[in-house]
Amino acid sequence: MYDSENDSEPGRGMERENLGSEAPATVRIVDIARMAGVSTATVDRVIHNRGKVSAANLARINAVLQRVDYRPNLIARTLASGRQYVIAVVMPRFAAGEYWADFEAGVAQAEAEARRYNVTVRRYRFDQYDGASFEALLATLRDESFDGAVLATLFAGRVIPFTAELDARGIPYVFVDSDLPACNRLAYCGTSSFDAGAVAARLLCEGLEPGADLVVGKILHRGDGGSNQCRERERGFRDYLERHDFRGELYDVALRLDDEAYNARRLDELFAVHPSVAGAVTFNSTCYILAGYLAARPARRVRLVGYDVIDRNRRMLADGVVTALVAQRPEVQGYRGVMSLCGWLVEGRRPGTVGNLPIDILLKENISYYTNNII
Amino acid sequence: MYDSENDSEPGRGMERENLGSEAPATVRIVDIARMAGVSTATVDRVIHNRGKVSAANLARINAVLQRVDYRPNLIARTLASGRQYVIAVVMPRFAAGEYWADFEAGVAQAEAEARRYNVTVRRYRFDQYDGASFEALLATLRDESFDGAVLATLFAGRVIPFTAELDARGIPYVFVDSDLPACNRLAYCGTSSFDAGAVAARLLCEGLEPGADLVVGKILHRGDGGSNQCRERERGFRDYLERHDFRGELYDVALRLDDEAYNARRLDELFAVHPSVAGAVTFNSTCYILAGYLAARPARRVRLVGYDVIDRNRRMLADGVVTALVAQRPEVQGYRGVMSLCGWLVEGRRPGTVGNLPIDILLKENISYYTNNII
DNA sequence: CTGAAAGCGCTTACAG
DNA sequence: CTGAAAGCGCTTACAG
Repeated sequence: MYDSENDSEPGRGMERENLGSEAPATVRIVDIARMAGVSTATVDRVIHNRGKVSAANLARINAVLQRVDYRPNLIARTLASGRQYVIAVVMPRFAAGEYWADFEAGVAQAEAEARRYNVTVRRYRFDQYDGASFEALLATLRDESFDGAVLATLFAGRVIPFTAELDARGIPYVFVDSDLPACNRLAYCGTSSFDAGAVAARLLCEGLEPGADLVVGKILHRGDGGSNQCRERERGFRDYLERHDFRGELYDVALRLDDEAYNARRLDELFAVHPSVAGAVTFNSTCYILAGYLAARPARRVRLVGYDVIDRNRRMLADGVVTALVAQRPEVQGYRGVMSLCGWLVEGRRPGTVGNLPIDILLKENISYYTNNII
Repeated sequence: MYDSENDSEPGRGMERENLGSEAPATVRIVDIARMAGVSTATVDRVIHNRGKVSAANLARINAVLQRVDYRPNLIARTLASGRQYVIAVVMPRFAAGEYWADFEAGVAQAEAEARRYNVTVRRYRFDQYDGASFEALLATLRDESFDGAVLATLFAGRVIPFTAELDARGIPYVFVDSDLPACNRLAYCGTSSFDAGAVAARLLCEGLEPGADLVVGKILHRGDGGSNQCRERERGFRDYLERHDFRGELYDVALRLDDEAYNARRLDELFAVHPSVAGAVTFNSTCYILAGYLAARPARRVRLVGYDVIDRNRRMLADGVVTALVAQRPEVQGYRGVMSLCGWLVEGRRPGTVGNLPIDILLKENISYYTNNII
């Protein structure tokens, strides 16, 4: 029944025998078929649980599988199977130099690599400051067909019910930006937003008196209370302050994305009323707004900590206006979000559910090397 | 001559035509062969510059190649060609929990991934504190056959002449740990050691008076002046101090790897003679030695900065004994060192020559997430 | 339920 | 110099 021992194939077969003594010859489907006395098609059915195999053969094949440590050749599998996969990436729209452009770079790299496994990436974009635009996008997604999704979780309240629909459709999804542990996600690729808040607090407070006051710069959202990410960071930030007997005040200031004059007025007011402010923080990537204001008023000594290494922040850090940046490897989030789904779809390889990324700290001294995070 | 237009193949061929209007059908070698009126073998010869092709056919095939943007299917190529590659990784021996164990983890991951491209990894180890052991290893390597090498450059003076031999043998090599720009390396995967020295200086000095004195902990090497990496870091460190009007003194202290009593004596002496010492640094991964000493003497307030997130350092950072660690992603160095060589050998894809990695800063607040650097 | 056969795109002897 | 043919390991209709 097991005739592999004295089975002499021509040519190639002999080589295998010889190799056998040196390197452990890898076992192929034909080898298993021969050992079990069946055809390769039947082995394939068992390996993929496609059913339609007699109990006797199933037992025989499984027995062989048990003792041989079969490792499928994925290269051959991909080449042979014409199966195409589509991954939907649901993310904010962006302009060059903005935070999400870095995320997109990671998605693009993953897209290039996944191509060879017959995986296609499709992007779906929404306005990150407008919950309604996200809702509208979800409506579109209901009519689209795809095999997996990468979801940016900015609008947590709208993401959660949508994932229930995906669950029902049997479509796996991966979160990026911030985690929503209550959902049935295949994985989360991003930092712990809460602890990233604590890191910012530590960096900001390092050089401040315990009684110094702080300002928190914010960009208002339309119809929503800000992104999940920013809320979590602020919680972590405040938590750190409480645990380190901070005794100052925090003043929120609402700024606008592209209205320098407006922002200057608001900040002038604030500093006039509270001259005691010695530190500032923003919980999204727009600390360059505060930095621009402070750069023009060098007399005002304010420590400033923000998030994300986008060009405008990078410059302000290099110039010494920003004290420190906390970063979250957006390009890795994009790359890994797509690739983890790709590995799952193509190879059935389940990624770690929570792949918390490192929380990076950038100072003037190490900022110039902050690149190359993707392997 | 170009008969692809009205060429109607059965089955599969029709599908391609239909796809054509939707997705740009990828062009295969058979397509090119047909367009040029030759066989696939001849196209293959041209694509790989194997010669033995008539001038007329060469011209015809090149003409086709020009206009069709041929992208070889690497999956198929790997499957078809039995070509095996061996990559030699030349690195220090290590015990669990030591710095090079992390490097090894990256090598192992790359090994697992490269397997599918018929690439094998072979390790060659030396004693990182003994130049002679490295020299002996190089002698072994002269008789070994391999297709590419990853070289840890600790003993720069011995690496340099060896790379000349590799150049002569036509074997590509990649540096890790620290760069030697004078060599003809395919790539360098690691941090800028000099600037990593500056980062340590910044972190150490942040909370010190300009007049405070510092101690520099060192482990003596047998027969050599220390690793290239450590020397460069120290240069960068001292350079930073000079540029920031540091006015204290630096005292070297020679410590031993596994002799706590000895180390305590030397440090007791030093602090007795120089009670003004308020900061300490090590340029290799052994700052846990100094940390252990200081942890047992909490009255002595000394800021301590070191390198590399190995377990013992990690604990001392979490406990607040170490102020900050500067890290260099050893696992990424191992992974990328192997994979860049793999990409070059298998796909002819040239990596960026100097892939300087980010210089990471770890504090008590972000240390717990410092993992997951490899994608 | 089962197996022979064709095919994925490329490479490799081999015969001419 | 050239091309027909076999093969890499796996998958997929298809006929039974």
